[in-house]
Amino acid sequence: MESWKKLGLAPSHAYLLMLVLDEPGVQPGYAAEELQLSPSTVTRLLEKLEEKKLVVRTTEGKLTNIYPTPKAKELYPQMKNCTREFQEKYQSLINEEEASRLVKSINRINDQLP
Amino acid sequence: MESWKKLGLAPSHAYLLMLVLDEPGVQPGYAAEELQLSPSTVTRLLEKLEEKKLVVRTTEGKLTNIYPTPKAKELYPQMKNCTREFQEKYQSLINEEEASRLVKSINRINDQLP
DNA sequence: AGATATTGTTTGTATATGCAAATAAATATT
DNA sequence: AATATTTATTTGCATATACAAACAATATCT
Repeated sequence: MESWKKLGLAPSHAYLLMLVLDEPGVQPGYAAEELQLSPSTVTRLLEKLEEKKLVVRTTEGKLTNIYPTPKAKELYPQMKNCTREFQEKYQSLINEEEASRLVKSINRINDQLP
Repeated sequence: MESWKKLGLAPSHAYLLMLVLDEPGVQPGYAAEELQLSPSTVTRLLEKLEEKKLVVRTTEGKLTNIYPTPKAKELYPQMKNCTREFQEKYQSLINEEEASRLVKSINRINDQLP
C-alpha cells in the first residue's frame, strides 16, 4: 500500500477516484456495484474525496452524478503509476494461473453466499 | 452467520471464547497469534466478553490470563453445534481439494506480504 | 544494584465497512 | 389527480479492526 501513501489516498479512495476519472458523471449506486461496496460506503468515501476537492457531486432529483475536479485529473497519471507499481510488486508472489484459480474460487463462493 | 446470532455473539467473539474454553488461562498475545488478530483487537473483544460475564481476566505483573466463567461453560455445547452447523452448511460450496488449495494460496501470499 | 532494553497488554484514535431508517424523487396504480 | 410503490442516496449507529503510544513488568547488561 506504500505506493498510495505518496498520493495521500487510501486504496479504496483511490479506486473510487479512478472510476470517477474513467467515467465522469458516474452515479454512486453504479460505483458501489462496480467496486463491490455498499452504497453507504461509497457515500462516505465521496464525502472524503469531496473534502479534498477531488470530486464534486451534482444532485438532480434522486440521481447524483460524480465528476472529477481538475485537481483529480492532475493526479490521474500518478494513480495509474501506483496501480502499475502495485501490480508489478505483487504479481511476482503468485503466478497467473494460481491467481486466476484463486479469484475464481473466491468469486464462486462469494456468489453462493446468502 | 445465522447460527451465531442465537448465541448473541459475533463470530469473532465466539471464536475467541472457544479458544478460552479450550485453553483456560490462555494469554491475550497467544490468542492474537492463534486467531490472526492484533493484540489490541483481542483486548477489545475481551472487554465485550467480560461485560457479558463470559470470561474473567486476572492480571499478574505484565501477564494476563483469561478464564471462562461457568456461564461460558454452559454455552460450550451450543457453540460447538454452531461450528458444526456452519461447516455443514458451507462445506458443500467447495470441495476439500479446492478448499485446501485456496487456504494454501492465501496463506502463502499472506506470509510473503510485507 | 541501577540503567536500559524488551515484552505483554491496554488505550487513544483512526479507517473501513455495513445495516436499517430516513429522505427524496420518480413511477405505477387506482 | 391522489395515493402507493419503488428506487437512489444519505444519515445514524454499530462492528471489526489496526497502528502507535502509553504503561507496566521483567530481563539484561554493566
